[in-house]
Amino acid sequence: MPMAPALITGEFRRLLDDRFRISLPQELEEKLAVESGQCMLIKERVGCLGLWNAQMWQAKLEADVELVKSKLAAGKLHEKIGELQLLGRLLSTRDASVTLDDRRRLLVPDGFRQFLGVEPGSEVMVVGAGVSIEIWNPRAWLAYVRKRMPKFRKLLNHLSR
Amino acid sequence: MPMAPALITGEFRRLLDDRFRISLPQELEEKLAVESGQCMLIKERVGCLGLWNAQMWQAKLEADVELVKSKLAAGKLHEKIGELQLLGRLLSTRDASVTLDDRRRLLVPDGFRQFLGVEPGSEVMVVGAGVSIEIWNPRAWLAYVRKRMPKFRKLLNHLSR
DNA sequence: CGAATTGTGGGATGGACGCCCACTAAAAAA
DNA sequence: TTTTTTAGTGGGCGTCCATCCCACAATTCG
Repeated sequence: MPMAPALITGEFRRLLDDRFRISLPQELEEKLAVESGQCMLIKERVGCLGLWNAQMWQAKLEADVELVKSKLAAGKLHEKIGELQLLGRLLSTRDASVTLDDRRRLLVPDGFRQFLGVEPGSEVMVVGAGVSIEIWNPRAWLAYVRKRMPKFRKLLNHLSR
Repeated sequence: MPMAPALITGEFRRLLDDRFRISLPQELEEKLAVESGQCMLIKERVGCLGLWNAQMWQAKLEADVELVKSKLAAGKLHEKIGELQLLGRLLSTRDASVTLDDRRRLLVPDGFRQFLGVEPGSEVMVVGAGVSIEIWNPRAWLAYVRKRMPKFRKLLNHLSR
């Protein structure tokens, strides 16, 4: 029987140190299954960064690109050249390969700091997102939970249907 | 053979100590049937936490994940991953895996303290909720009972019909 | 070339938590 | 009633780890 990888969950409060580092909870980090600390950092949405297992991110990315290609082949993107350009640009700044140090600390790279919208010395939330780890601006996290939690039951029912 | 679990009932007054621990009544705790003290703590509603048998919850969740994985294999990749992420985020802030100590004490984790809305040294109510144990803010419990008790007779009739 | 900035590593410290024992009050037994 | 047992609560101690702080290297800038 195929082993399902553990669902990554958990909510932790962390401090961004003066060097823009975040020490990840080992409970979450070990579930990413990254040997050598190599992973992918993604701009998920304003106020939220995603940290992925490199292989898994690659797979997801290829699936996305494959979809775009198939649509292209079907001629559905002819009037959307501009959007394709935009997609290309976004892909360029969207992710960065990062390495965790021996204490499971993540150094948030330059462009990602403003995107997260936090100052050195302030708090962030570290949250398990099923298949990835996410770093949240606390205010964005609060707003997100408020908005999405009401639909939790529905989502669970939907997925277990 | 599957044993019908005993209905968990009972109402107890307990102290939240200065380390945010609550000692559970053994009468309730033993009905959860947790060896090794592993269980799942849930934010049920503001002022109320639920404590569940971990295996029960795990089994349901694993089934969900397994189902999602099979759907993934069938091709609908990205939007399902998106839903999986969403589910993971909501689970992260809603649930926490906890371990009872040798005296059947529950350590209330950080995010759950504010949600319960009680100070260290104050009282909480520990209530059997049929299949789970609930920790209540006393004021929330009082308000809940006031509101729901009038319908008790009707509910009993309905369930025993 | 020197100074400031930034990435990287690691020692030191304090706080949180798990483990375990002590005290007390209440219940049960004698 | 007195004695014994049991359960709730408090807290000491050791460990782990998040954070603070410093050292050093690499890079950039004046």
